[in-house]
Amino acid sequence: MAPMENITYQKWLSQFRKGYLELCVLVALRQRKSSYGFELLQTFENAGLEINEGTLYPLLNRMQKNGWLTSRWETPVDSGHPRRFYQLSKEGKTLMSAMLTAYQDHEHTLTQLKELK
Amino acid sequence: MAPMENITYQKWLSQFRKGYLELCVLVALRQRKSSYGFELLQTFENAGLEINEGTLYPLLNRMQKNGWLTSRWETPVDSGHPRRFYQLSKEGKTLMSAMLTAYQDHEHTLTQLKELK
DNA sequence: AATAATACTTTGTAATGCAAGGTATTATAT
DNA sequence: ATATAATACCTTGCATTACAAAGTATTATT
Repeated sequence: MAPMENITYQKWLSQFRKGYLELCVLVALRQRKSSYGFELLQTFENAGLEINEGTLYPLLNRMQKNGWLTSRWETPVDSGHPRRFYQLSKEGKTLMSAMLTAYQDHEHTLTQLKELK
Repeated sequence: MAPMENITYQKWLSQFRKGYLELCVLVALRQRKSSYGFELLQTFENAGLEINEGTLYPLLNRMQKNGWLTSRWETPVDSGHPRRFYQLSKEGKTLMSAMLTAYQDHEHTLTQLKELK
């Protein structure tokens, strides 16, 4: 059985991404200062994370609605399709720190479990 | 703002546990060979992971239904409340390996994102 | 003129963590 | 002897999110 082709594994993977994707967006925006959906999709893909458009765009909207991000429309200098650029808000930065801590806690828990006797 | 008290953070944390809890159960059962719900709750708590009863018991049922676990009822030797003991199935072991790989992939992706320029 | 690429949006479905409440048995304290 | 706590498991309903699929609009390429 090749796990990657297993439906049950794919479903689990979808669930496993919940919450994780928000953290990825926050970290990417911390590094980039500012970015937009399409660029983030490519950034994630380069980092080994392929996610669906229909996942990212609603995610960005939710995160803004929650006050973690701010956004503004911007048209490329020469011409080109307008882009919605997102930035971290103060709350977004605070939350990102908490999330990174939670991430480390999870790592720590898993390590503990692996060492169970 | 203390993140732990923030509702928006708590909600995120619930989402973040999705998928992760399955991996924890699989790893704990790999180490323990055999265990039951109530004991797993304590094991997780000792490992720094507090989860709700109403989360774990349905989770164990689902995992068995999916064929990842097998179970049998057992009553303590002296007397005591009967317990449903769970064990990893062959499929469960295979899937656990795939999940651990996915976990590492996520770690790797996050590291990449943290190093973005 | 047609196609591809860029860029974002919307809708419906499946899945899961959690709170809250419930059942039953055994052990402990009064 | 009685009440309480601890052990052990189960069920229901809710809120949330990843995804597939389909859609809109603009710009670039063939």
